[in-house]
Order: sequence, then structure tokens, then C-alpha cells
Amino acid sequence: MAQRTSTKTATATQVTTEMPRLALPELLREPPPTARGVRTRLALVHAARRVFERDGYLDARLTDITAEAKCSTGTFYTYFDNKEQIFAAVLEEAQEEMLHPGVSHVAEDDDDPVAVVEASNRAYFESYKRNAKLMSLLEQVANIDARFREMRRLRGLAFAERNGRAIADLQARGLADPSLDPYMAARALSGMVGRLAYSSYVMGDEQPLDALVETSTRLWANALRLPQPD
Amino acid sequence: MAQRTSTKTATATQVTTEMPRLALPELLREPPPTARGVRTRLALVHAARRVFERDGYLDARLTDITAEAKCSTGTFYTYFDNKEQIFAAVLEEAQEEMLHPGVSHVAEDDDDPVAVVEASNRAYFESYKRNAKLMSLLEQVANIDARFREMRRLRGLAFAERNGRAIADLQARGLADPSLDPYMAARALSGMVGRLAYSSYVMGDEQPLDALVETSTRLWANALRLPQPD
Amino acid sequence: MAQRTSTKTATATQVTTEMPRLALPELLREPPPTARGVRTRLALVHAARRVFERDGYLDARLTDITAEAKCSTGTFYTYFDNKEQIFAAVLEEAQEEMLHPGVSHVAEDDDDPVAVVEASNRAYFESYKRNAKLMSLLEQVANIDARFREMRRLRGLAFAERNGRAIADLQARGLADPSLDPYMAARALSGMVGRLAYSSYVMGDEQPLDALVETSTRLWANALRLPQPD
Amino acid sequence: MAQRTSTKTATATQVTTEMPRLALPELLREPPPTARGVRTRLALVHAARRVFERDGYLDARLTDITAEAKCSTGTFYTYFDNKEQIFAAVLEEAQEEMLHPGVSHVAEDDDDPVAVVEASNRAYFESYKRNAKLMSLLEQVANIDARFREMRRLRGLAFAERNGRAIADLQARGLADPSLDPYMAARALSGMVGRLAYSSYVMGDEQPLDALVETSTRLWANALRLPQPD
DNA sequence: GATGAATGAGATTTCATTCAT
DNA sequence: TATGAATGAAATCTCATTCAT
Repeated sequence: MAQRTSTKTATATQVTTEMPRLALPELLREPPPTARGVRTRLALVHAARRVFERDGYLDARLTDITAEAKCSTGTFYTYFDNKEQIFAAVLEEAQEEMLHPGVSHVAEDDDDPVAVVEASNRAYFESYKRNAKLMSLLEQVANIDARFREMRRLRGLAFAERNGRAIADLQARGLADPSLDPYMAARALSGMVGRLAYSSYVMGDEQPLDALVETSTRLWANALRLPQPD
Repeated sequence: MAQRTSTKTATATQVTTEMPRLALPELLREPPPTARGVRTRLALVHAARRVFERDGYLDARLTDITAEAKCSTGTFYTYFDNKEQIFAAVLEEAQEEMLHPGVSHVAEDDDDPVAVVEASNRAYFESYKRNAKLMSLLEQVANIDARFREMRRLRGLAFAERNGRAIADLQARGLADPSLDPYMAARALSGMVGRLAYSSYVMGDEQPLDALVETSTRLWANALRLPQPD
Repeated sequence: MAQRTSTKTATATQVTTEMPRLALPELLREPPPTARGVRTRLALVHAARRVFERDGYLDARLTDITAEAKCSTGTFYTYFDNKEQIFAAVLEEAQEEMLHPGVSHVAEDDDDPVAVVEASNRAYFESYKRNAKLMSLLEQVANIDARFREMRRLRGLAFAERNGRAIADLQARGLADPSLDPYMAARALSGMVGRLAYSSYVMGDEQPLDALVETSTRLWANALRLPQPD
Repeated sequence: MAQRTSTKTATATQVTTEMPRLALPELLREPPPTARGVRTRLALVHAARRVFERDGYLDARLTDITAEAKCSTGTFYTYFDNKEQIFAAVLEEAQEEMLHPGVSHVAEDDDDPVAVVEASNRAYFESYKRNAKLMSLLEQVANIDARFREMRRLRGLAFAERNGRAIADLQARGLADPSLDPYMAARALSGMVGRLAYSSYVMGDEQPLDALVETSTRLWANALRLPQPD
């Protein structure tokens, strides 16, 4: 499931797979004081993203990035300490984009849990598809660099906790299977959707968006035993 | 869900997360003709596994492996072409071990689909836990090396297909939600269990085995709307 | 032995280890015309000294110095051509301080050669201790940069010559061992005191000031066979 | 004063400036197992010495050394970790040479302290002259690298202690000025000779060997008030 | 005068792979 | 078969100095 940006104080339960922000700031330096500096830094970040997506994190050389950004190698070090750090900057840049759902993905009826789940899932798959290369990259880097691995772990935890609360709430309202551990169920079901998106958009076994949304929504609904309209 | 090795020709539906074998042979050379050669090769493979598990695939240097195997660097090339190849050999060696469930994990009552699912899941989590380091390694390597990525993809597909057939069979017998796409559901639910195992045993958010088994079994059963004893 | 600043025209022989001034001017630029310029330049020189003393000459980066002086890198080049030149400026600044003995170190009785030697030695050790970091730095730089090496050599020569003349005078007056080559003896004995100070205050094998003064004075006196009160 | 290698159990006091060995082994790796390895390593050490003496420690590049040794850059790292380490190896190689006095420098009459001092001093100056470039290098490196600085300090200490004991012995036998602190006097007088050698052979103010020996011996003798034949 | 971003030559270091012994 | 020294391409990172603003 995925991101929703409805910030209204929902009385309805918000089961969601919306990605929590990454804890990046610690890796980043002060932003440059001059406009020129800001421009150059941004050019580097964009160049880095292109190079990373083209060559992968490991095969990306710093000189490829500076060449792509049309500046000298030295300039790289004016803004970053190393590859890891510029990758964090790439993620930070992309965060907005990744969090931003398309349009119209907010469920009309917040009181129908299934509709909420469906809307969330749809938003998630769409966002994942749009950022597939970056997601792939993130996965790759998390498997290489402990810092990003930890970042991913914390994001997952925040995620699970939020959805766990939502599930507990549904259970309290008699709308979800009370025999489930809400936090573990949250982890399992969110993971399910994440994995489906990964295999579809990163591993290349692509499935039609609607099929992904329908199947995962139906599985969530069944799994939680949500009351169903049909 | 996970691996089962019950090889008896089950009449009952075998919903399963049992891992299909990896398509490794293409990567491997002829076995060495002399007994001494076999010994040296094996020493290298075992050493490689220790080094990989200790340092990770990327940081493992060939000289670390030969040092660990107490042979010279040159000897490595008598048996392998490169790191990729010895990693394939490590997997091959470990395959048996990974497929082999502990004991008694076969469901007594093959006619109770939920019991089958539970047994499979339990076997899977147990095996995953036992081989956590290797699973982590496999994940890492798949994210780095296209050959192993493809291998993982194929395994996943075989997996999904097998379970998809099982789900379709249950549907045909009126035991599972007919509105689900059986192949997609298979992928989603297997992925769910895989991810849970990964986060528990690789990422370090460990949960009690029974909780993992119970939650994932309940979610499978609910999701497929299997008839439940209660 | 060490520096004395007694400027009265002594009739008595002035055996001394007083440091001759360094031949720095050649390395320095014109002073800046504006008051603001003078201020900035001074800030740089003081910052440089702090950085040199903290990090050593080699490890001091120009940007460390400008950062410490709270000005931009470019500003450095308004006043200096390079690190060498600002180091010369630091020495120039410190020269006064280094030459200036504490108080009252002038021997009362200028006719007692041993008393003169003792006063000189005491002044030298005190000054060396006060400026130990700078002396260490000077030593380090002389071992790296030919210009400062030559500077040190010339200072040593001027030194030796002055003391050589003093010893020759004592010999002429029948107060010092006539079999000694006065210039070589001057070099040897001054070197002895310099080395003692170096090992005590720079290398870290510190000895009590009085012990240093007493031993070196006694050795000078004995070595030259000066008439001794006892 | 300088090195003597007379190992006979001298009843006579051995005032000496003989250099204690440097504590190098800790910096060095295991020697290579094969003859070829030994040869290559030695070629590198000799090449390094030539390059260090030609260009100085700081300006010597690793590639200069490997070029001089006619091997590839990689080979350097088969035997050494860095410049520091090969410098230690150069010193180790040179140690024998530096410790070895020429011939005939052993005083005939070990019971004449002045003769002993003279022989020691002569041997020291001769050795220093022979190894002037290396001594200069050592001085330079000690001013740059803490490891070698410490090494030099320890050597100095061992030195001072040995000579301090000798002086104390002479005092006990009524042959040296009892008012001197023997250890401080040892440090001062040894330092004097070291400095003289340094200024003569490293700094370029060369003096005739005999003049150096005579002056320093006379100064030692006077300074300690040794009984003198004349 | 002051600023600070941009430059880029050049040094160190790694390690899979080869090959003579 | 086994050895381990030799190889060298390739990548990262530094920092004094310049110069447009």
C-alpha cells in the first residue's frame, strides 16, 4: 500500500503504505551560501542521479558524475565527501517526488476501509512505478552500505507502527480479525505490497497496474477480514 | 510460506513456499578428476563461505579466501574463474542444507489446507533462520550481479507458478476465494512470507518463531478464505 | 646559552647565546597601506601561528588559516604568496617576543665570566621554554624548506662568530683555555645548550630549569676553563 | 662522541657516543619466504634509499621508488604498507653500516679516559660523515613523523643513560668533576657532539675532521675535568 | 579589498589475474 | 597441481591557486 496526503483529521482509520521520510539530514552538509553554489550542487545531484540510474551505484565513478555535471573532480568535494553522501542527496532530492501521489488517489469514502486500502495501494504502486529505478537503486545500496540499510530498517519500522495502529483501531471497532497481532500483520501485509511492486517494476515481471491493485487490495481485505460491500 | 520436502505424491493440494532449486550448473565447471583436487576445491568453497559470511560478497577478496583455505592465490584459478563462480559453488554446496527442512514439519493432515500452509510456513521460517547469513548474502549478490539476479527471478517464478497452481486447485474445489488471480495471489503471499523472514532474520527485527508462523498462516488462510476449523 | 638584551656597551666580555635576528625581510612584502588591510593581515598572521602550532607546518592548510582568521581563502593572497611567506611573517611577529628575555637576567657582575654565562644560559632556557612550540616549528620547517634552512644556518654562524670573538677575548685575557679553537668551541658549546633546550622543551624530556642552567653553566665554565670562584 | 664496538668486558669506563640500535622491528613485516621475494624487497629498499637521498623524504614518490627498482607500483605493496614503512626498512638496512666504526678507532689505552673519549668522538664523526645524507634524512623524517620522532627520542635516552653511568663511574673513581649531574652532563655533551657533526656534515659548514675531534675531545675532557696527560 | 566556488594535476592505493618456477 | 611474486589499470581524494563577482 502507499502514500496518501490527505492531512485532514481523519476520523476514519488510515490504513496506509505511505512511505515515512528517510532520515537523511544527518548525512548532508550545510547548503552552500551562494546562488552559484546552490546551482552547482544541484547540477551534481542531478548528474549523480542520472549516472546512478544508468550505471548502478557501484559502477558509478565520481568522475562520471562530475563529467555529467560538467565540472571538475575537485568541485565534487566542495559539496560532498564521497559517493555515499551524494547518494543521500539524490534520495533527499527525490523524496518529494516519491512521496507525492499522483492526483485523485484519495478515497472518496473514508469510512469504507476497503476503499481506503485500495486508494493507498494504487498510490503506492503508481509511485513505485514512477520511481522504479530509484527504488531499485535504494535496494541495491541498502545491500551494500550499512548506513542506508539502517535507514531502510527505520523507515520500515515507522511504517509498520503506523499501520499497526490503524489495524488495531479497526479491530477495536470490530472491523478486522481480532485474532491477528496488528503490528505483525501490518509488517507482513505492507511487505507483501512492497515485494509485489518490487518484482513487478524492478525485477521486470511487470503486471498490469489494475491487477496489482485489485489483487493486493483483495488480499488485504480478506486477510484482515474487513467487511466487504459485495 | 516455505520449503517442504515431502516428496510423496500428495493428492492433497500442496500450497507451499518451498524453494525451487537454483539454476546453478551453468556457472560451474567440471569437478576435478583427482581426489586431491576435490579436497582442495572443497576447502576453497568452505573458506569462501566463511569469508563471504564474515565480510560480505563485495568486501571478500580472493586472497582472503585462499588464505582462509590455506592455499596460494594461484590455486584459486585452478578451480574457479572468478568470485562469481565460487559464489555459485558456495550456493550449490549450501542448497541441500537450505532445502532440507528440520524434522517433522510435514502436516499430518494433508487434507486440511490451513495445516498444510502452517507446516510449510514453519519449515520456511526455520530454514530461513538457519541460513540467514546465506540468504542475506544471496540478496546482496542478486542486487549486484545480473546473473544471480536472474537466478533469483527464475526461482521466484517457478515458485509462484507452483503455488499458483495449488491455489487454482483450491479454488476449483471451492476452498479458496474464487475472485483472486491465483498466480498473482501466490506471488503476493509468498513474497509476504519471504519479506517477513528477511526482516526478522536478516534485518535484525527478530520476532518469535511462533508469532511469525501464526501470523503468516492466519493471513494466508484469511487472504485465500480457506475454510477454517474454528 | 641564550639571548641577552643588555644593550649597555659592556666593556666586559659578553659570552652569549643570544639569538641573532633572522634574515626575514627578503621574504616579506610591503605592509598594506590601509588600516583595514593591516588589521586583516595581522589576523591572518595570528591565525597562522595558532594553526601552525596546532597542526604543524606541513599539515596546516591555507584554508585552515583563513578559516581561523575568519576571512575567505582569496583574502590570503592579498597579503601573501604562499605558506612559506606567511610563516616568515609569523616568525617576524614572534621575533620580538623570542628575543626579549624575561626580567633581571642580566648578570650583576659583568666581570665574572661565569656569572655572565649563567645569566645568558638562564635567559636562553627561559625564552626557549616560552617559545617551545615556535622553536619546534622552526626546526621542522628548516628541515623541509631550504630558505629557512639557510636562515637557520646564517643565524648559527652569526652566533658562533660573536661568541667565538668573546672566547678569543677571554683567551687573550688569560681567562680561557688557550688550546681551544675559539670559533669551534663557540659552536660546540652553543649547540650543546641549544640541544639541551630542544630535548627538554620540544622533545618532551623536560628537566627542571635550575638543573639545566646549572649543568650547562658548569660545563661551559669547565670546558673553557674559566676561573671559578670556588 | 660516537660508536665503539669493543665488546670486551672493559674494566675501564666506556664513555661513548655509540648509537643504540633503533627500535625498528615493530614497523617491519615478515621477510618474504622466497629468494625472489628477498631480492625484490631489497631492490626496493636500495631504490628507496637512493630516491630518499636524492629527493628528500617528502618529495619522494612511491612511483619514483618502484621505477628506480624497476618494478610495478603494485609490487611496492607486496612488501610495504606505505612510505613510512619502507623508510624504516631503509634505516634498518643502514643500521649495520652506521653502527660499524671504521677500523683502528679503538683507543689503545682504555685506562686513559681522554683517549677513550677521543676514539669515540673520532669514530662518531667518521660514521656521521659517511652517513651524512641518511642522518639528514632521519632528522627530516623525525620532524615530520611522530613514530620516528619517538624512535629518535628513545635512542637519545638510551644513549644518555649509558654515558651517564660512565660519567658517574668516573666521578666515583675521582676522575670527573663530582659537582656535575652525570646524566644531564651526558646528554649535554653527547648533544654537543651530535650538533657539531650535524652542522659540519649536514648543514654544510664543514670543518676538518681533526679539528672536530680535537675540539670536542678537549671540551669533553675540560667539561668533565678529566685528568689530562699534559 | 573581500569573497568563495572552481580548478585539475598528481599522489596513493587496491586487487583480480597471470605466469614462471 | 601448487605456489606466490609481479602486474598495472583504475579509482579516490587533496589542496594551493585563480578569478569572476
